[in-house]
Amino acid sequence: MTPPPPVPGFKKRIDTMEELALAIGVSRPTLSRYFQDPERVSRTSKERIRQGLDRVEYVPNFFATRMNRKSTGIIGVITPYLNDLFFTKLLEAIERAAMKAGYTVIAQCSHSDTLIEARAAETLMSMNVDGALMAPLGNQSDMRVLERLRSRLPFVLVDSRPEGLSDVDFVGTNHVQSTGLATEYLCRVGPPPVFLAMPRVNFNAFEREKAYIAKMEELGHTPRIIGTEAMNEEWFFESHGQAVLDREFAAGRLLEASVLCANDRVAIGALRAAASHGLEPGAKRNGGLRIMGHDDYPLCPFLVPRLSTVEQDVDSIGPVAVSRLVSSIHAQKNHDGQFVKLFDGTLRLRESA
Amino acid sequence: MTPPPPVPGFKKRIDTMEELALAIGVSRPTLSRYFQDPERVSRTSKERIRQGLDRVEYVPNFFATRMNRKSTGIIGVITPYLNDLFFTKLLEAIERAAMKAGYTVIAQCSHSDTLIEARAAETLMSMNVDGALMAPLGNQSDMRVLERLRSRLPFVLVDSRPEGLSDVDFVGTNHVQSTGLATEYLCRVGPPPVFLAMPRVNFNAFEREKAYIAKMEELGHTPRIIGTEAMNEEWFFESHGQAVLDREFAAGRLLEASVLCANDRVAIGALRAAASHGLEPGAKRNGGLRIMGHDDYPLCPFLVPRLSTVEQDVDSIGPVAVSRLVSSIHAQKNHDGQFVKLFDGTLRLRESA
DNA sequence: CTTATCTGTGAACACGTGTAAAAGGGAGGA
DNA sequence: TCCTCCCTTTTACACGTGTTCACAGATAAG
Repeated sequence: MTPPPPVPGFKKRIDTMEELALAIGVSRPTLSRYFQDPERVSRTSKERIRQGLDRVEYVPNFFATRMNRKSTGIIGVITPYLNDLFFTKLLEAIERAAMKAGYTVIAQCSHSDTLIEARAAETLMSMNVDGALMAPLGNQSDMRVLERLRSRLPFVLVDSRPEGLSDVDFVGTNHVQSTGLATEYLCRVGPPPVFLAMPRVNFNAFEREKAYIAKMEELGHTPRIIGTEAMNEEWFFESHGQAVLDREFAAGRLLEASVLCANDRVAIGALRAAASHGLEPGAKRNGGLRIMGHDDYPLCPFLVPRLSTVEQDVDSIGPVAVSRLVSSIHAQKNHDGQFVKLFDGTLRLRESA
Repeated sequence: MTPPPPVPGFKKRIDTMEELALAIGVSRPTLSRYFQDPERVSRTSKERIRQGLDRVEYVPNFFATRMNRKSTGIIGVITPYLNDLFFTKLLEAIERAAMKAGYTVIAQCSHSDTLIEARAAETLMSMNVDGALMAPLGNQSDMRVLERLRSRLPFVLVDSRPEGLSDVDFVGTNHVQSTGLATEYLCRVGPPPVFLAMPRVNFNAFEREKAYIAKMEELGHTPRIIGTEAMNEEWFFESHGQAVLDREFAAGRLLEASVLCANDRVAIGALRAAASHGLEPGAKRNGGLRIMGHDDYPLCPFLVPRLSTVEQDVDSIGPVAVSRLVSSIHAQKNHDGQFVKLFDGTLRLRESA
């Protein structure tokens, strides 16, 4: 039997490096070196391999390659939630930075479920990732899982930080500063703001509340927080904000107040409630309803009215977290001290306040 | 030297199954069987292993386990973009369905970059995933990459489907129906709608345009499409919608028109433009500006005004795609025919139209 | 009590690649 | 011509777990 004629565009599929070595005419270890760094083989071999790879289809086995390397070149990332543009923005920044640093990213999502978060951590550990980044669920998170990650591999927390955990690297926003900034601004341009809390899904919720209270007292005002009762502890931020303000407005309260929302998604609900009651936040320069958010959600500039907010510096938080993680990886032995970097927020003033 | 006393909560770390076997007192293959399915070992061994695992910390090596199994139990998912709640919703539905089916999901994001998409495909193939789901970038996608995936493993396209590719399974929305539905509705309640196109990043953009034209002609109206000129081919949908309508309104055009937007994000920009010109879409029942979207973006009910739209049945698309993929995986040999499932859209009427 | 049957076990091999150490090969100098 | 040195390639072993198959032990049937 004659072999079938070579079909243009159809390459012979080769499954193992061994076969490939046979087909090309170099030894397998030479191929192995070539795939890790083409410069590690001689000029002639390099050319020969390159031509050979043009004629066949071969994909190295990810598992086999990573199993024996001292370093897998993988960074694991655990995110609490997908349906939130803040986290997707953060994840994107992280992935870009990690790619630039030469790492493969394995992203896992907790889907706001403690067990899934724990399983994700387990998966990352079983993959021998070089390091892990994690934005935790919050008080729902199993602290033993975090502790386990921390003790096993280079580990950096992002966005939100549990209190009980000691000695964990953390990169996030300085909520005292950011929330303080917003509070101060609102005090300057109108009546002292009310704080519309968010479901207490993570520690940022508490931190922002505390920061608001501190700044208010510093300025000699009495803080007032709404939206804490009957909280569902779920991630339905918009409907939460809407429901709370709906109640207030319907009772004729807060019609001319300044409302500082714990985050932009809560604020979107707040804007909605205002519109439903015929109110135009921020429209009147002197007095009148003001609504402000926190995070600078990508949609803020397109809302009606445009939402004033405090921007979290996600484009710094992601890369810096990655950079710390990478240096932690290279340090081999556990890093000396705890690394904590808090980025300031920036006022984004638009129409709503 | 005496061994250190056992610290409560501190478990001895064991790295390989071999050591674990030694520590527990059963053979390694028995452990291997236990981890795959505890029922495959005798009752006595099961109990012994369970107690042993309580005393030590052991995580099986992901790579080693997957390398030798005939099936890796992994489903790969490639998504074009993260900062879009439509895709995150789809991804979440897919992950949930895959988890329920007992698969591990490895999600990769193209970050709207052809090369990254190709690399993601390469990664999935090198991991010997049992199957792959992909929402392609669109006309930017490298068709050879898709073709390669299709010929190598069970493969199902989701959301958007290239034309050139034959015989690929696909699960998505019936845009002829969904866009037709919106067009028809708008024709019924007001003047025949103008179609505000979206940047032509994928094939749905064309499909919806064509569907709009077809329905308009069927109803005896002349179609009119705006927003096609000077398209940046990028994913800045909101600013695109805003810019296009800004121009129109500023020139005094379309002030009382019905505008069907190619998707909700474009519509959000359109709503913003309307507000900037003092227009209230959908407010007047008889005549007046109407704006409608497509997809049912999670924020639609909270926008001002609440955005009327057509819902894509993401909660069916994701699971059905997974289910087809899984049956494809079990079928071993390539499936007989091409599987195409298109879900109808549902009208979500709110305030804007 | 013997024999047939079944069930769970473990020794041995397999998977596809990384890597250290040994072997090879060519150039340059004596 | 021979030797040495340096760079490249190859040989051989390692990685951690899946899987096969012969075997021992238990159980049931006669």
